[in-house]
Amino acid sequence: MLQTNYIIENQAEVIEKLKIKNFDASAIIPQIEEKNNLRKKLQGELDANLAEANQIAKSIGLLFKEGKIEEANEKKARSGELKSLSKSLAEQKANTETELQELIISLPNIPHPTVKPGKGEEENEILSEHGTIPDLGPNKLPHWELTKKYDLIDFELGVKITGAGFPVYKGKGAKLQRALISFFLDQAVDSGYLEVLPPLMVNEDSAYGTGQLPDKEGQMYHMQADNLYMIPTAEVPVTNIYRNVILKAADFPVKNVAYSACFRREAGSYGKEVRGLNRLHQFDKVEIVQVQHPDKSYETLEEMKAHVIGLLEKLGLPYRELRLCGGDVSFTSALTFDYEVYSTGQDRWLEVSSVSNFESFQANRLKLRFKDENGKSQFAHTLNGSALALPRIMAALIENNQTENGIKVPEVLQRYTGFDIIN
RNA sequence: GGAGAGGUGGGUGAGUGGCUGAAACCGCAUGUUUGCUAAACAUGUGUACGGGGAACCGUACCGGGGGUUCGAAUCCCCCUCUCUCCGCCA
Repeated sequence: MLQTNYIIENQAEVIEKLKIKNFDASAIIPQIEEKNNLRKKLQGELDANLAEANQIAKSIGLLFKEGKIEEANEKKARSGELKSLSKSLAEQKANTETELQELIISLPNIPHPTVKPGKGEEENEILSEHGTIPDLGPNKLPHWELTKKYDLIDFELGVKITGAGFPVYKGKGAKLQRALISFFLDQAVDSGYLEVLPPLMVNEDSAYGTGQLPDKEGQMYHMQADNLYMIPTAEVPVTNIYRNVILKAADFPVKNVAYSACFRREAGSYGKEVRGLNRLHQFDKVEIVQVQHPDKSYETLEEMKAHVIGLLEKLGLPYRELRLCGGDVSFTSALTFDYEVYSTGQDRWLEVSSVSNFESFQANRLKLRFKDENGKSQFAHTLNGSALALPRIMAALIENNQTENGIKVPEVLQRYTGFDIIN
């Protein structure tokens, strides 16, 4: 969430910038100022009340000690008044704070100046394209045919065991999956990331901390008996490592990489979007997360982009880089770059990574701070990116590398798979 | 799942109703001394909100929430987490 003082001091600017995200804040922001003023006023009154009550209590103590029982009893009356007054003030203050909080969390993050307006996906800017799309001739197959042909992934079996969107990887398919995970983790560790293996379920506080709650509640699987949520991405548990943490400036940059299974309900998805590996309820992903000093977070964003590009290059996949437009940048992000690989069997681009700078938007919710040079605590910046999401990489790899004799395994993966062809 | 014990500041740990935002020790920071390091000594060392140009002042916070009381870290209730024993178990 945005910082209250910033919103109030820069009202016109905030309204203007949020328009790029197609968000009209013109009605909300004056309300925020109003509620905030009310909050301050109530707190002032409450504090004065409590201060008086504290003083009275102290003097009563002294009077008792001196044996002046009557005087003490007289003072108790005033104390009682103050108490009921404080109670009502405290209630009003709590209500006001809740209302203020609701208003503030309804505002999305302010987009970076380079983010262009746009309605949605179709208006994202394609910044560059790399690699060559292989010409596979007329007999090329989409990955769902290939996985069947070579018995790599059994979608129907997953349906039997769990339901649609929970595939079963088998044999060389399972091995290739594991190879990709290891490859991605090793690459990140080589780039200075600390590997973490986080819990796959999180509590309510964590889901709130990264912004899944309250807005995206329907997107997560919820374990009602224990009030836990299956993670939609490792970002949730990993970023929550830093919830309520005050770092030292010397701790920057904090770099974590995590492999995890991810669970998404994907209510409302249908058709070719969900065919095969394109969209699953459970999938694997390697996620990179950084916490950085506000002055350096955009340098870090570049570093993370370069890391993702490095992976795509090493895998030899044709890819393109997009800067998301205002309509497609997520609620919490200031600037996001997407990476798509070309899935030759389907003749379409598939998103495999999304790299974002959240600036202090997540940190504010998380209360993730650091001590600056002056000993003041301020919010850190958080960033994350997929490096990479497995299923679509798997889809593109097996489609693009299909030959008459089988599917060729990229060289960088062979030391992990132990085989160089699937046939 | 059953029984018991316990959650105090960065750490250890005192504190059973007022003088406790909290002893002491450790750590950390700054300063003095010392040729350097170390040691010793001195001072300082939580977070949030509000007020003030600032020094500073007020309020809240001793796992979380509620209650008793003029007054709660301290008493009562609920929740939660940790530890020990038993049960079950990868």
